Amino acid sequence: MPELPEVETVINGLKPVMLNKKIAKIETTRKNLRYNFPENLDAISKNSKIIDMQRLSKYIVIRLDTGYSLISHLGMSGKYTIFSYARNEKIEPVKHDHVIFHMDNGDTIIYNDPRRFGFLISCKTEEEKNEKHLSKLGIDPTNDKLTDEYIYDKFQKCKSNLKIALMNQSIISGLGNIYVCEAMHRTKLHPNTISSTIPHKTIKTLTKHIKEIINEAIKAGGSTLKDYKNPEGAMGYFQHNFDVYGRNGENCNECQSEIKKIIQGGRSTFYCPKCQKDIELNND
DNA sequence: ACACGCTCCTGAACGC
DNA sequence: TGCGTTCAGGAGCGTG
Repeated sequence: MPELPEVETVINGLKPVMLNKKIAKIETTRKNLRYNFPENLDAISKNSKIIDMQRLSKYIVIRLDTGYSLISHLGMSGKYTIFSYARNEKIEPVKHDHVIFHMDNGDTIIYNDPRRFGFLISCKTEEEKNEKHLSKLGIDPTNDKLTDEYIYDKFQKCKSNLKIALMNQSIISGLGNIYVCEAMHRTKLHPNTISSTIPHKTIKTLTKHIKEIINEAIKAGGSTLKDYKNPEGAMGYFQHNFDVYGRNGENCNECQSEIKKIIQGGRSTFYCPKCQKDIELNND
Protein backbone atom coordinates (compact mmCIF):
# COMPACT_ATOMS: atom_id res chain seq x y z
CA MET A 1 0.00 0.00 0.00
CA PRO A 2 1.26 3.45 -0.75
CA GLU A 3 2.85 5.20 2.17
CA LEU A 4 4.91 8.38 2.17
CA PRO A 5 7.97 6.90 0.42
CA GLU A 6 5.81 5.33 -2.28
CA VAL A 7 3.99 8.62 -2.86
CA GLU A 8 7.37 10.33 -3.12
CA THR A 9 8.42 7.71 -5.68
CA VAL A 10 5.21 8.16 -7.64
CA ILE A 11 5.47 11.94 -7.79
CA ASN A 12 9.10 11.73 -8.87
CA GLY A 13 8.04 9.37 -11.63
CA LEU A 14 5.22 11.66 -12.73
CA LYS A 15 7.21 14.88 -12.80
CA PRO A 16 9.13 14.18 -16.04
CA VAL A 17 5.89 13.70 -17.97
CA MET A 18 3.67 16.20 -16.15
CA LEU A 19 5.58 19.12 -14.68
CA ASN A 20 5.66 22.16 -16.99
CA LYS A 21 3.54 20.22 -19.49
CA LYS A 22 0.09 21.02 -20.75
CA ILE A 23 -3.00 18.98 -20.03
CA ALA A 24 -5.25 18.65 -23.06
CA LYS A 25 -8.04 17.08 -21.05
CA ILE A 26 -8.69 14.97 -18.00
CA GLU A 27 -11.11 12.15 -18.64
CA THR A 28 -12.95 10.32 -15.87
CA THR A 29 -14.68 6.99 -16.30
CA ARG A 30 -17.10 7.35 -13.39
CA LYS A 31 -18.52 10.03 -11.12
CA ASN A 32 -16.36 9.47 -8.12
CA LEU A 33 -13.74 7.60 -6.19
CA ARG A 34 -13.90 8.14 -2.46
CA TYR A 35 -15.34 11.56 -3.22
CA ASN A 36 -16.96 12.92 -6.33
CA PHE A 37 -14.55 14.27 -8.86
CA PRO A 38 -14.58 18.09 -9.06
CA GLU A 39 -17.59 19.35 -11.00
CA ASN A 40 -15.41 22.01 -12.58
CA LEU A 41 -12.62 19.56 -13.50
CA ASP A 42 -12.88 20.38 -17.18
CA ALA A 43 -12.94 24.12 -16.62
CA ILE A 44 -9.92 24.19 -14.35
CA SER A 45 -7.77 21.67 -16.20
CA LYS A 46 -8.57 21.75 -19.91
CA ASN A 47 -5.57 23.17 -21.82
CA SER A 48 -3.94 24.15 -18.53
CA LYS A 49 -0.26 23.94 -17.74
CA ILE A 50 1.07 22.12 -14.70
CA ILE A 51 3.31 24.67 -13.04
CA ASP A 52 4.17 22.83 -9.83
CA MET A 53 3.93 19.37 -8.28
CA GLN A 54 4.51 18.67 -4.64
CA ARG A 55 4.01 15.87 -2.16
CA LEU A 56 2.29 17.03 1.00
CA SER A 57 2.13 14.14 3.45
CA LYS A 58 0.63 11.33 1.34
CA TYR A 59 -1.12 13.76 -0.99
CA ILE A 60 0.07 14.64 -4.46
CA VAL A 61 -0.64 18.30 -5.16
CA ILE A 62 -0.70 19.31 -8.83
CA ARG A 63 -0.79 23.08 -9.34
CA LEU A 64 -2.24 24.42 -12.56
CA ASP A 65 -1.78 27.78 -14.26
CA THR A 66 -5.53 28.32 -13.96
CA GLY A 67 -5.07 29.08 -10.26
CA TYR A 68 -6.43 25.72 -9.18
CA SER A 69 -4.73 22.74 -7.57
CA LEU A 70 -5.58 19.10 -8.02
CA ILE A 71 -5.15 16.98 -4.90
CA SER A 72 -4.62 13.29 -5.51
CA HIS A 73 -4.53 10.60 -2.84
CA LEU A 74 -3.68 7.01 -3.66
CA GLY A 75 -5.72 5.48 -0.86
CA MET A 76 -5.01 1.79 -0.52
CA SER A 77 -4.57 0.69 -4.07
CA GLY A 78 -4.09 3.73 -6.31
CA LYS A 79 -1.56 3.51 -9.12
CA TYR A 80 -0.41 5.83 -11.89
CA THR A 81 0.71 4.39 -15.20
CA ILE A 82 2.49 6.39 -17.87
CA PHE A 83 2.12 5.78 -21.58
CA SER A 84 4.72 7.71 -23.52
CA TYR A 85 3.70 8.96 -26.95
CA ALA A 86 7.31 9.56 -28.02
CA ARG A 87 8.20 5.99 -27.16
CA ASN A 88 5.14 4.76 -29.00
CA GLU A 89 3.72 2.99 -25.94
CA LYS A 90 0.33 1.52 -26.66
CA ILE A 91 -2.39 2.50 -24.22
CA GLU A 92 -3.93 -0.59 -22.73
CA PRO A 93 -7.01 0.13 -20.66
CA VAL A 94 -7.54 -2.21 -17.74
CA LYS A 95 -10.20 -2.75 -15.13
CA HIS A 96 -10.45 0.06 -12.55
CA ASP A 97 -8.92 2.79 -14.70
CA HIS A 98 -10.70 5.86 -13.32
CA VAL A 99 -8.84 8.99 -14.39
CA ILE A 100 -7.03 9.54 -17.68
CA PHE A 101 -4.75 12.54 -18.12
CA HIS A 102 -4.41 13.36 -21.82
CA MET A 103 -1.37 15.57 -22.18
CA ASP A 104 -1.18 17.85 -25.19
CA ASN A 105 2.05 16.19 -26.37
CA GLY A 106 0.22 12.87 -26.67
CA ASP A 107 1.42 11.34 -23.40
CA THR A 108 -1.23 9.59 -21.36
CA ILE A 109 -1.21 9.08 -17.61
CA ILE A 110 -3.81 6.76 -16.15
CA TYR A 111 -4.91 6.55 -12.54
CA ASN A 112 -6.15 3.07 -11.58
CA ASP A 113 -7.59 2.23 -8.17
CA PRO A 114 -9.41 -1.09 -7.56
CA ARG A 115 -10.51 -0.32 -4.01
CA ARG A 116 -11.34 3.31 -4.72
CA PHE A 117 -10.09 4.59 -1.38
CA GLY A 118 -8.12 7.16 -3.28
CA PHE A 119 -9.51 10.43 -4.57
CA LEU A 120 -8.98 13.39 -6.84
CA ILE A 121 -10.30 16.72 -5.65
CA SER A 122 -9.48 20.32 -6.33
CA CYS A 123 -9.26 23.69 -4.65
CA LYS A 124 -8.01 27.14 -5.51
CA THR A 125 -4.24 27.13 -5.13
CA GLU A 126 -4.38 30.14 -2.85
CA GLU A 127 -6.80 28.27 -0.59
CA GLU A 128 -4.74 25.09 -0.21
CA LYS A 129 -3.89 25.98 3.37
CA ASN A 130 -7.58 25.90 4.23
CA GLU A 131 -8.39 22.73 2.35
CA LYS A 132 -9.75 20.23 4.84
CA HIS A 133 -7.24 17.48 4.05
CA LEU A 134 -4.22 19.76 3.96
CA SER A 135 -5.08 22.20 6.73
CA LYS A 136 -4.53 19.90 9.69
CA LEU A 137 -1.29 18.29 8.66
CA GLY A 138 1.58 18.16 11.14
CA ILE A 139 5.25 18.13 10.15
CA ASP A 140 6.57 15.84 7.44
CA PRO A 141 9.30 13.34 8.47
CA THR A 142 11.51 14.64 5.65
CA ASN A 143 11.25 18.20 6.99
CA ASP A 144 14.10 19.53 9.17
CA LYS A 145 11.41 21.17 11.28
CA LEU A 146 10.52 17.72 12.60
CA THR A 147 12.76 17.76 15.66
CA ASP A 148 12.87 15.70 18.84
CA GLU A 149 11.91 18.86 20.76
CA TYR A 150 8.74 19.20 18.67
CA ILE A 151 7.74 15.56 19.09
CA TYR A 152 8.58 15.53 22.79
CA ASP A 153 6.46 18.63 23.35
CA LYS A 154 3.50 17.16 21.43
CA PHE A 155 3.78 13.78 23.14
CA GLN A 156 3.86 15.40 26.59
CA LYS A 157 0.35 16.69 25.84
CA CYS A 158 -0.80 13.37 24.42
CA LYS A 159 -2.72 10.87 26.53
CA SER A 160 -2.74 8.12 23.95
CA ASN A 161 -0.25 5.34 23.42
CA LEU A 162 2.76 5.58 21.16
CA LYS A 163 1.23 3.78 18.16
CA ILE A 164 -1.79 6.06 18.09
CA ALA A 165 0.34 9.17 18.63
CA LEU A 166 2.68 8.29 15.77
CA MET A 167 -0.30 7.65 13.50
CA ASN A 168 -1.74 11.06 14.36
CA GLN A 169 -1.31 13.05 11.16
CA SER A 170 -1.66 16.38 12.94
CA ILE A 171 1.57 15.68 14.85
CA ILE A 172 3.71 13.92 12.24
CA SER A 173 2.16 13.92 8.79
CA GLY A 174 2.70 11.06 6.40
CA LEU A 175 3.66 8.25 8.74
CA GLY A 176 1.50 5.19 8.15
CA ASN A 177 1.07 1.83 9.77
CA ILE A 178 4.12 0.20 8.22
CA TYR A 179 6.70 2.82 9.10
CA VAL A 180 5.21 3.44 12.54
CA CYS A 181 5.66 -0.26 13.37
CA GLU A 182 9.20 -0.23 12.00
CA ALA A 183 10.19 2.94 13.88
CA MET A 184 8.87 1.60 17.20
CA HIS A 185 10.80 -1.63 16.69
CA ARG A 186 14.04 0.07 15.78
CA THR A 187 13.74 2.27 18.87
CA LYS A 188 12.75 -0.75 20.99
CA LEU A 189 9.59 0.92 22.22
CA HIS A 190 6.43 -1.00 23.08
CA PRO A 191 3.45 0.19 21.04
CA ASN A 192 1.34 0.51 24.18
CA THR A 193 3.72 2.91 25.90
CA ILE A 194 1.90 6.06 26.96
CA SER A 195 3.40 8.80 24.81
CA SER A 196 3.83 11.31 27.62
CA THR A 197 5.97 8.91 29.68
CA ILE A 198 8.70 8.60 27.07
CA PRO A 199 11.87 10.48 28.13
CA HIS A 200 13.25 13.17 25.87
CA LYS A 201 16.39 11.11 25.29
CA THR A 202 14.31 8.24 23.90
CA ILE A 203 12.25 10.61 21.76
CA LYS A 204 15.52 11.84 20.30
CA THR A 205 16.41 8.30 19.23
CA LEU A 206 12.88 7.72 17.95
CA THR A 207 13.02 10.90 15.85
CA LYS A 208 16.33 9.82 14.35
CA HIS A 209 14.92 6.39 13.51
CA ILE A 210 11.75 7.78 11.91
CA LYS A 211 13.84 9.92 9.58
CA GLU A 212 16.25 7.07 8.88
CA ILE A 213 13.51 4.61 8.01
CA ILE A 214 11.64 7.04 5.78
CA ASN A 215 14.82 8.13 4.01
CA GLU A 216 15.92 4.54 3.46
CA ALA A 217 12.54 3.72 1.93
CA ILE A 218 12.57 6.80 -0.31
CA LYS A 219 16.06 5.83 -1.45
CA ALA A 220 14.88 2.28 -2.15
CA GLY A 221 11.96 3.70 -4.13
CA GLY A 222 14.27 5.98 -6.06
CA SER A 223 16.47 3.10 -7.04
CA THR A 224 13.53 1.20 -8.46
CA LEU A 225 12.32 4.27 -10.31
CA LYS A 226 14.80 3.71 -13.12
CA ASP A 227 12.64 0.90 -14.38
CA TYR A 228 9.37 2.23 -13.11
CA LYS A 229 7.47 0.18 -15.61
CA ASN A 230 6.94 -3.07 -13.80
CA PRO A 231 5.23 -5.97 -15.61
CA GLU A 232 1.85 -4.35 -15.08
CA GLY A 233 3.17 -1.08 -16.42
CA ALA A 234 2.22 0.55 -13.15
CA MET A 235 4.51 2.67 -11.13
CA GLY A 236 5.26 3.15 -7.56
CA TYR A 237 5.32 0.26 -5.18
CA PHE A 238 8.57 -1.41 -4.51
CA GLN A 239 9.17 -4.52 -2.49
CA HIS A 240 10.74 -3.66 0.79
CA ASN A 241 11.94 -5.85 3.59
CA PHE A 242 10.47 -4.97 6.93
CA ASP A 243 11.71 -5.98 10.38
CA VAL A 244 8.27 -6.44 11.92
CA TYR A 245 5.47 -5.30 9.59
CA GLY A 246 3.46 -8.25 8.32
CA ARG A 247 5.79 -10.69 10.04
CA ASN A 248 3.66 -12.00 12.92
CA GLY A 249 4.60 -15.55 13.78
CA GLU A 250 8.07 -15.09 12.29
CA ASN A 251 11.26 -14.52 14.25
CA CYS A 252 12.62 -11.12 15.19
CA ASN A 253 15.83 -10.36 13.32
CA GLU A 254 17.32 -8.96 16.53
CA CYS A 255 16.48 -11.54 19.19
CA GLN A 256 14.79 -14.43 17.35
CA SER A 257 11.64 -14.10 19.50
CA GLU A 258 8.28 -14.48 17.83
CA ILE A 259 6.81 -11.29 16.39
CA LYS A 260 3.29 -10.59 17.64
CA LYS A 261 0.34 -8.84 16.10
CA ILE A 262 -2.10 -6.81 18.16
CA ILE A 263 -4.92 -4.45 17.19
CA GLN A 264 -4.68 -0.80 18.20
CA GLY A 265 -7.19 1.79 17.11
CA GLY A 266 -8.70 -0.85 14.83
CA ARG A 267 -5.44 -1.42 12.99
CA SER A 268 -2.77 -4.09 13.13
CA THR A 269 0.41 -3.44 15.04
CA PHE A 270 3.35 -5.78 14.63
CA TYR A 271 6.04 -5.81 17.30
CA CYS A 272 8.60 -7.94 19.11
CA PRO A 273 7.55 -8.47 22.74
CA LYS A 274 11.14 -9.11 23.79
CA CYS A 275 12.87 -6.19 22.07
CA GLN A 276 10.13 -3.64 22.62
CA LYS A 277 9.50 -2.94 26.28
CA ASP A 278 7.03 -0.54 27.79
CA ILE A 279 9.07 2.09 29.62
CA GLU A 280 6.58 2.57 32.45
CA LEU A 281 5.26 -0.92 32.97
CA ASN A 282 8.18 -2.88 31.57
CA ASN A 283 5.69 -5.50 30.52
CA ASP A 284 5.17 -7.53 27.41
C1' DA B 1 -12.06 18.50 23.44
C1' DC B 2 -10.99 13.98 23.26
C1' DA B 3 -11.35 8.86 22.03
C1' DC B 4 -13.54 5.48 19.71
C1' DG B 5 -15.66 2.96 15.98
C1' DC B 6 -17.90 3.15 11.62
C1' DT B 7 -17.56 3.89 6.70
C1' DC B 8 -16.09 3.73 1.91
C1' DC B 9 -14.30 -0.76 -1.50
C1' DT B 10 -12.23 -4.88 -3.72
C1' DG B 11 -9.29 -8.68 -3.90
C1' DA B 12 -6.54 -11.93 -1.45
C1' DA B 13 -6.48 -15.46 1.70
C1' DC B 14 -8.75 -18.57 4.14
C1' DG B 15 -12.28 -22.39 5.74
C1' DC B 16 -15.66 -25.72 4.91
C1' DT C 1 -13.43 -27.19 -7.12
C1' DG C 2 -16.06 -23.65 -5.54
C1' DC C 3 -18.44 -21.23 -2.72
C1' DG C 4 -18.87 -17.98 1.37
C1' DT C 5 -16.52 -15.30 4.99
C1' DT C 6 -13.05 -12.36 6.82
C1' DC C 7 -9.75 -8.97 6.62
C1' DA C 8 -6.77 -5.12 5.21
C1' DG C 9 -6.32 -0.14 5.28
C1' DG C 10 -6.37 6.21 5.20
C1' DA C 11 -8.75 9.37 7.11
C1' DG C 12 -13.11 11.94 7.74
C1' DC C 13 -16.94 11.90 10.43
C1' DG C 14 -20.44 10.80 13.86
C1' DT C 15 -21.23 9.35 18.47
C1' DG C 16 -20.46 8.88 23.35
